[in-house]
Amino acid sequence: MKFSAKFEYALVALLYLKCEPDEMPVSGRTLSEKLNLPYRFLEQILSDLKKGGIIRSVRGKQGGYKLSVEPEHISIYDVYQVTEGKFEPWDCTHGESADGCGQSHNLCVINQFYTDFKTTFIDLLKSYTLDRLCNSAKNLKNLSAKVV
Amino acid sequence: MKFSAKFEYALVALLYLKCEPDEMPVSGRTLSEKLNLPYRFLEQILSDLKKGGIIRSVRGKQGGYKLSVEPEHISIYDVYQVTEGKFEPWDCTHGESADGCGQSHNLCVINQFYTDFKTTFIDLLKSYTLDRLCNSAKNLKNLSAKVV
DNA sequence: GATAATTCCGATAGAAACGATATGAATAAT
DNA sequence: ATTATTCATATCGTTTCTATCGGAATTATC
Ligand code: FES
Ligand code: FES
Repeated sequence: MKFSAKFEYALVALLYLKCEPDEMPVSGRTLSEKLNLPYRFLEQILSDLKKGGIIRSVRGKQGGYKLSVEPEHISIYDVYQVTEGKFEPWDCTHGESADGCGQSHNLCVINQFYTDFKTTFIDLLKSYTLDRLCNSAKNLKNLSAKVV
Repeated sequence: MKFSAKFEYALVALLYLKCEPDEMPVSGRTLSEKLNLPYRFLEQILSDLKKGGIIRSVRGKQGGYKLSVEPEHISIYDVYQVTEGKFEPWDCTHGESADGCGQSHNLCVINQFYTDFKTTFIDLLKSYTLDRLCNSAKNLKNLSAKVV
């Protein structure tokens, strides 16, 4: 029960894109160097983010990536889904035989628990947006500025 | 981001124990057969549950396992912790170099997000108890009885 | 048109986690 | 003594995750 590195790298990359001026796209190479992430791996992630419609790309020299949506419309669940797929917290393997827990599948408490949990989990991730994360960042900076 | 089979098996086993009369302990073999779970694997899980203080065991012939606490005091997070360890949703690998996200570690938004998320996640799992799950089970049965 | 920087694509390698099995010792009821 | 059980530990096989590799397609710049 961990978030994958893919997910984390994607978040970090997106935050960087958000902080950059909107005109020039940022290349994968730059992202990789600035954020200290493995280049080829990051490429795959950027590809996923593109397929998911979160960023768009400019090919060829001087190309790179930019956000394709306003950051307030990018939820963390979007990022999750793109990097890790739909959230399915269980496989219910033993349930296929219909009496895994001594109950028929749709009467299974465990099944019900997972379903409940899934909903809450997704809603929670949806409640965070890229924008919200960035604002937290600003607050943190101001805070530390005052302290220092 | 999935619950492990260990966790699921543990839940199923605990629910079975809860449903059994309190006098006779239930053997691992019985649990394995009734619940259709791999015997040796289940043994390991029962061992974990014991170490975690959730069940207690009776050794030797006629031995087995019983709950060691009232089911209303066994939270799903207890079970989670015993089977999967403490919930730590991230490793923050790239943060060790102090400028992973271009920010110092304690100013890192991602870090903050994970911390927030972790708290909510744990509280959510704590809000479910074994007892609550069992009651859901009863409700489901009554419901289906009425329908049928 | 050549060159260099880039996205894009598919394959694969390496490592870690997970699920499960195997062997057998210790314990206790019968 | 026998049998059923918990307990301890090692190991195996599979899958999933992380990362690397080689190269094709695209485009700005010279
Ligand atoms: S049917 Fe899957 S947990 Fe019961
Ligand atoms: S330091 Fe770990 S995500 Fe920023």
